Amino acid sequence: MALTLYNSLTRRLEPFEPLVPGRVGIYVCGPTVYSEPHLGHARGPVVFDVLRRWLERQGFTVRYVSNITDVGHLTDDADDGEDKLAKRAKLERLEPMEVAEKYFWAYFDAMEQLGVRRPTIVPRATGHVTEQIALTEALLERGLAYESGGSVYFDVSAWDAYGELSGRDPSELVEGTRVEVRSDKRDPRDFALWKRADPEHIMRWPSPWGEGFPGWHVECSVMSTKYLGDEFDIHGGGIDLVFPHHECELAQARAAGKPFARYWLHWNMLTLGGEKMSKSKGHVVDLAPLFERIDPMVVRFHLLRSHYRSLSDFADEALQASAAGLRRLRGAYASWPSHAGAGSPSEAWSEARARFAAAMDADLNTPEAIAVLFDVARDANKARDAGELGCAAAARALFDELLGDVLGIEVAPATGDESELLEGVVGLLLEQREAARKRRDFAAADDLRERLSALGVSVEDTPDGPRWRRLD
RNA sequence: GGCGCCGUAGCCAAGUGGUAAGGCAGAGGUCUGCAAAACCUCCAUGCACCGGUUCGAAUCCGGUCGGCGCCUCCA
Repeated sequence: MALTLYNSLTRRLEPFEPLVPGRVGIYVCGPTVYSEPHLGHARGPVVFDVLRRWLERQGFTVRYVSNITDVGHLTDDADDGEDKLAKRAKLERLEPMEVAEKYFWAYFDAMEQLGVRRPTIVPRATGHVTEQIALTEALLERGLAYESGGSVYFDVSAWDAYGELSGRDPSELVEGTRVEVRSDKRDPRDFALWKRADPEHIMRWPSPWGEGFPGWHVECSVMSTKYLGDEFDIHGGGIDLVFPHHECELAQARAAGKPFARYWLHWNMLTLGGEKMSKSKGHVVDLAPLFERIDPMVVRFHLLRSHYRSLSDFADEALQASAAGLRRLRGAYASWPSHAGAGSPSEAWSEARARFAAAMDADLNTPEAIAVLFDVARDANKARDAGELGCAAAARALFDELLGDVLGIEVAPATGDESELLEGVVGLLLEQREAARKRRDFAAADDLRERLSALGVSVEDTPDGPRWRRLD
């Protein structure tokens, strides 16, 4: 049983073997922190959080590095357009670093609600300008970059492997590239390693080529190798970053003599009504307002109910279906005894455990893994009804492990924070209702149940007496 | 124009050669005072369409139609 991952670089499924036995280095491209975190930001972190948990469970020590881009790169192509951070700063009347800081925390707050564990290292681009300059110098020394008008560009024509990741033919890239209005580039395919700062540009650093700021792609080449080594295991990112971002990262790093990432993993986009969520189309769902009406754990669950390399649709109907499904899993879990009692057969769910593992090992097939959990829920409910409490208790432990620890879904929703007052009042009403039922005054009993329901409290009668919960 | 992906039940969504997972919704049933929950049964002779390869194809090949992505910032 071994983990197999789809490697974008080779376009094949490959058995995963870390460079150093027992250790795994992962680098994931994080967001540019210049605006509110949205749904699109959630998929990668959730998927990689699960990958990390799965690897750690196999006994690997994982160093998980995910950066934050806090240098504003250009809204347009490399030689024109505005700095996104600076633009936002102007709009909000803030220092660019205040903008970065504000959205940095907004992003991590949202990730925390999604149950995404903090990366082991969160490097920021602005903290690694020295290293970015060093890489640029190394490329100049090797003759694979050139200075022009205070900026430094990577010379794509000098690097034959360019295009290896995205499968593009460099010679055909020229035609597709837009005509540069005013550019210091020798070739439109070339990309900036260092940009000269115009006088009004706020974020700027001194360099051998004058004041400027680093190009977008350099930061990732530098920060990944700084913390994970010149060669490391896994590099992840959204599929929309394959070209040009990752292509350029790879070219730069290898051109500088670093073997770089061995496995490239790319998650697919999210859609809304079949269309990619896109900022430019005003077609995004911000996380903060979404979490007001949907449990973040439902969002996480829904994300994991589709394979990370497939498109995932977030139409409300689909999200509600996930909510109902998770409610069922949680309800089942809550109904199982937490103590084994008369010995719980530890091998009770060994087949389910094996199926779950096989699904996870198959390029992180979380939808299939979740399907196994639904099967377990049904079988364990049956065991519970048959009085096989040890078996049901074992299922509870299994859920703690697989749904909770591996998939990172809180199995028991936060119910412990009901106020004593609410507990007391509902309890009192239920006593009245029980009394009514005893004297067979069902009209009164039903009235109480209906009115509680209208207030958001559902009541269910069980052999052990009434059970209530808040409706969501 | 170049490169690439996708089209599986009302909806979401696995499955990449061996005879269609799972979830939601829906129908019937058991249980219940009635419900709810739970459980049982049913719900795609067919995986956009047309050809081909094969003993066998949702899965491979060719074509057609439809949707989408990247090639510019994007997760």
